[in-house]
Amino acid sequence: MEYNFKQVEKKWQDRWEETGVFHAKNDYSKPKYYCLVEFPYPSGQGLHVGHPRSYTALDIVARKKRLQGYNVLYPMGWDAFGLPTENYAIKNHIHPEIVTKQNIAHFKAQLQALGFSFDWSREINTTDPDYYKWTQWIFLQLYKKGLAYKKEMAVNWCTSCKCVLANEEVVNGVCERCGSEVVRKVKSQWMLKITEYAQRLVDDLDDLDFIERVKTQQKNWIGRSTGAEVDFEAETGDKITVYTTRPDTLFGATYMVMAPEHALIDQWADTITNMDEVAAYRAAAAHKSDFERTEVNKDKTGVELKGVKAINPVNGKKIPIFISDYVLASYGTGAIMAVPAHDTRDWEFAKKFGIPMVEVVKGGDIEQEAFTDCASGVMVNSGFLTGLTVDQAKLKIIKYLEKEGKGRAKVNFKLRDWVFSRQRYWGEPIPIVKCEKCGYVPLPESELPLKLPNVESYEPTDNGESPLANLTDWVKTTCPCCGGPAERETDTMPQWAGSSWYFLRYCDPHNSEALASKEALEYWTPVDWYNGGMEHTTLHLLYSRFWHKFLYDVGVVPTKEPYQKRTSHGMILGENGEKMSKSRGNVVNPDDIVNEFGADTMRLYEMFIGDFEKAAPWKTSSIKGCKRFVDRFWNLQEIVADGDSIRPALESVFHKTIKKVTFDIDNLKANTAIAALMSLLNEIYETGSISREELRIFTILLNPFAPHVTEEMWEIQNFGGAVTGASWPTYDEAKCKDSVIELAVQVNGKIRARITVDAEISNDDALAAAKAAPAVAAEIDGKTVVKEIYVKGKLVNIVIKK
RNA sequence: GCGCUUGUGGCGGAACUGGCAGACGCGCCGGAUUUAGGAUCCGGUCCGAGAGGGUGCAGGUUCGAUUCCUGUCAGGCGCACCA
Repeated sequence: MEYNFKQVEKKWQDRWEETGVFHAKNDYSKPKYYCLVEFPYPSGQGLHVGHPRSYTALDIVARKKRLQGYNVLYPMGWDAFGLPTENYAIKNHIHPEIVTKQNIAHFKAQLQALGFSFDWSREINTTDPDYYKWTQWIFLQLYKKGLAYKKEMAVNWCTSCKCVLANEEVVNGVCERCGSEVVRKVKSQWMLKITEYAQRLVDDLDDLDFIERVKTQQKNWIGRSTGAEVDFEAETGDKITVYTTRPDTLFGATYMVMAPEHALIDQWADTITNMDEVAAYRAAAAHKSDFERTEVNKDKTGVELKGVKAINPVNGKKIPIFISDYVLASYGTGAIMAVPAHDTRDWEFAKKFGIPMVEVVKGGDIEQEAFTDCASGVMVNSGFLTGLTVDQAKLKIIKYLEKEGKGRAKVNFKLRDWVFSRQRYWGEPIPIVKCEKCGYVPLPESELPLKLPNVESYEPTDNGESPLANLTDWVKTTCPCCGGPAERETDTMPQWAGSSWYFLRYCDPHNSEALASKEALEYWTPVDWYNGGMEHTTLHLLYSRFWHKFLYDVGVVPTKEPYQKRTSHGMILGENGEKMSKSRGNVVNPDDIVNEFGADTMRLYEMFIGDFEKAAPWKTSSIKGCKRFVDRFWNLQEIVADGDSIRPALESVFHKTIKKVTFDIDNLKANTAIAALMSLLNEIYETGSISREELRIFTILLNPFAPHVTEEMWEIQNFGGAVTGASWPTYDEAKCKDSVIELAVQVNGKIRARITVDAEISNDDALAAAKAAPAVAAEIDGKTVVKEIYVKGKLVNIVIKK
């Protein structure tokens, strides 16, 4: 009997939709489980084969948890604001809202064809005013707490598109889309103070069940470093504060370097004797794009500030001051003390400019290269620090500086505040007005949502303003504070805004009074398991943790962290092992696979393709193995025999398989779970029949992976109700064990025999049986046995002297 | 340069805390069925005739190493003058 997957899959997808069987219940007395996958950006290209990898993995978890009796929330929605839609709208003069609607319909149909058990009654869409009302509301709370502020910032400006680009859209110094030159333009931008949360964003990772590489990548991105600030005095009497992680090397500071943008330089304009040269260098640095600045990084450049020297606070020595673009204005204090003997960059610079070096940590050869090792080495030429280790010296010098008032311990972060403005149409309007009298005034919450107005053209304006800036009627408004004339903010929020809190909305998606009710949040949060791509580790994941912590601080959410567990899937590559892309011509369309092989087979293949966390190349020819598995499962009907128990011969393998599948699903190892089910199926076929109870259990075990064929099987076999209402089978640890086992017998580590023994055999009996095996006996005959090892249930190793 | 990560048959990949390397699947070979092909079913498949040799390479620890340690090579990802 051939399995008609097309008919069966459609039948069950329709039935799931009708019965709402996967809707999360609002019964807060049951144990809950919240599974989350990153909601997609509904692009015009439709679903990619990469999407179902993540969705299937957590669909399996969600389905299993339901069978285990949990109230499961497994929702889906649309992260629908964003550039590609806007660009499509510009090109084709179609409203982005319409494009978005079409794309969502297409995506949703594709997802439903794969049989995911999403709770579609909780579907959300970031571009829906009922949704972004709350995105705007959160922004207002941030503003009220002083965490949103405006700042003059250099932004990326594409000369051809005449628009502002996000950093991610600038590739190798040119526009990602058109390849034209990108220049810097100074604009006033909304910023969010994520730096205020830097410390907590690092510390709180400790209590989370995130995979290690996600934690390290977040930590590296936040870039916490501990050191000290040291105050140098200039001959002018001004204080120059520097940040250093190596205060122990202070006696080796032979010059200072300031960022070209440093404010003191202007103050010293009359004192500096070579101001022309200095000004020229500063102008050149200002013109360089970030790209150029990092490209030139091989060769250090700089100019000495002649006429001003600084005084080293520990030894009173006068040292020269340089400006150089290898010192960044945006990190630390924008100035450093340079210790060429013990810092690679300072060493290069000093070599080039002929500045003397002073070795203050012994252990390297500073003529050859800077000695930067902290772990070994003893302080020399360092006054009261001489003779100490580096660590001791760090503590002592900080104590000294603090006592003298010349410095202090200091922690710094690489993390910068979040640039929150986009000069774009297709995003959430920022709910702020600018009043000449009152300054920036937040809209009253009663006026939310501030809806996106219709515009004629979505194209950004020539001067880099958002398309909204052309809508005079919309821009001109009255000040909520004084009632006088005011102007609306015309920038919109970045795409990261809507996705920073979406998982909260799923808890209570139709609430018009709050972003979600307190009860719903208490019950559902935190997300128990969140899976997504590594590409979102540093932006989305960090941003949403930041917003969540803020919402916690203002009493909106009950948990400090949004996600308890975070895992990450590897990419699915093209058949040639390269990243799938249109231009490489190696894109696989999931629709084609579903049409040809069916959704169950597609799901199985996506899981069976390899280690979930690693990248894996797609191979269409391998799919048939999964198709055969589905068909062979279906054909079990032909050999089903009466019997309401597991036959004794299969008891141990059944219990082992239940154990393995249960364990593997929880550990993201669907690939080996499927392999175990395939093995079990092979064993069943070897016996020539299957009992009804065996088929019932097999059907439940396979259900999370292949939901359609198992539903149909359940119904045909009349197992009662639907398989989605069944209970996940349990295993008996005692029955997982075999009564007789095969031991490998080694002599000096080489296998010489295999013996079959009772599983509970004693140590001595095992060794005796091993030595009695003919091949072993022959080899050890007349030799001295040095050692005998029995590893329970596995092997025996006899070590003899040669 | 720094951080993370990977390296196992023709291919995708298995192997729990050091204990029988290659599970499961693809492909391939042989057979059955078929007018033929496809599909299906059965058997075989790391290399080597064999002793033996095999987890990128070279060492080390161990009775025993894909697993631990040292060095080295190659690929992938991320960050990139962060003082």
